[in-house]
Amino acid sequence: MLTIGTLAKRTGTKVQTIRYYEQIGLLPEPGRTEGGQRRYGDSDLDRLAFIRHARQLGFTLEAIRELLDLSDNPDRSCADVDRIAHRQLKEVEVRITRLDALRKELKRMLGECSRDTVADCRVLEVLRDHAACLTDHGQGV
Amino acid sequence: MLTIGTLAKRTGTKVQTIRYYEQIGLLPEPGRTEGGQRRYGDSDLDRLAFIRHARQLGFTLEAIRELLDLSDNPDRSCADVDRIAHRQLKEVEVRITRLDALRKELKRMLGECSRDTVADCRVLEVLRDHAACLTDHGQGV
DNA sequence: CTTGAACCTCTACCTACTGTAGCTTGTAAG
DNA sequence: CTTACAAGCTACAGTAGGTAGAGGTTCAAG
Ligand SMILES: [Zn+2]
Ligand SMILES: [Zn+2]
Ligand SMILES: [Zn+2]
Ligand SMILES: [Zn+2]
Repeated sequence: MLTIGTLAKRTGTKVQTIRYYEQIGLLPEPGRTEGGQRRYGDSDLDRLAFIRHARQLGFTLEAIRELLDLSDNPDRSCADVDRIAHRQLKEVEVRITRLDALRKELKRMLGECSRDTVADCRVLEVLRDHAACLTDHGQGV
Repeated sequence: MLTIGTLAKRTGTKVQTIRYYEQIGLLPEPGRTEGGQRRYGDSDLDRLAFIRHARQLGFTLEAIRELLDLSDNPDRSCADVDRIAHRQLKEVEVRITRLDALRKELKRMLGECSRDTVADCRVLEVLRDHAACLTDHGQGV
């Protein structure tokens, strides 16, 4: 039986985060001591490790919830699992594409600045006028 | 004189977002009609366009606040402006590096899956155990 | 003068946590 | 057995950067 602090250390999670996962139903309510403190078993450790690892790979908590549900049906086809992972891959690729456009534009405007006064700063000029941009950075980041 | 709706349309911003920027002090409080409706001038249009463009390039609102302050002192050296832009470039590069590691790992685990049952799904196996990862995806995304 | 789109304020909500205040429990040493 | 204190508990607030809705008012065209 593990205390919440031990579970936190073993999984590299903050104690509050564990309680938060319980609150949103991502971790089951654990047993309690007489005094009301949480006590965890190995299955909780596995589940939390899964969640943290999936988070590190960028999955949202909603996606993780789906993955955990699917993981409970070992006999089913893994098509849904792969679909979720594929969607995640696509999202990552989209973000990379967008960030790469930003990187290019930032590099370019920094390269063009002659490091003189604010009045002549090329960086500010570009920020003032998207027409001075070569990149098409649609919405958000 | 522009209404908030017109200003929103001209800059591709939501009306609520404009009021939000005012609330956090990023846009000055505009004049009002007798009835209390906001009316904007061209300087507001320029300032908001600047903010939105900088946001599209990934600058935080705090960075934008600094840039706007600097922009008000045309005679000063632009070193600070360039430092902010440079910091932004670095952050973008870090994020790209991290996302690229995620992309590789997601691609790899999807490539290794034999698309059979959930019990054998390689994607889930990797998620369960970071040792099965080739990538070192430290903290967060 | 009437209608209705656009405006107003205020509040709550989103993700994925993190931090704080004020109190209680568990455990090890003396 | 008592005491000290780390670690636990709940509840609430806050982060970035907005977005959505309720319920009420104003502006401008017809
Ligand atoms: Zn410059
Ligand atoms: Zn641009
Ligand atoms: Zn699979
Ligand atoms: Zn891993």
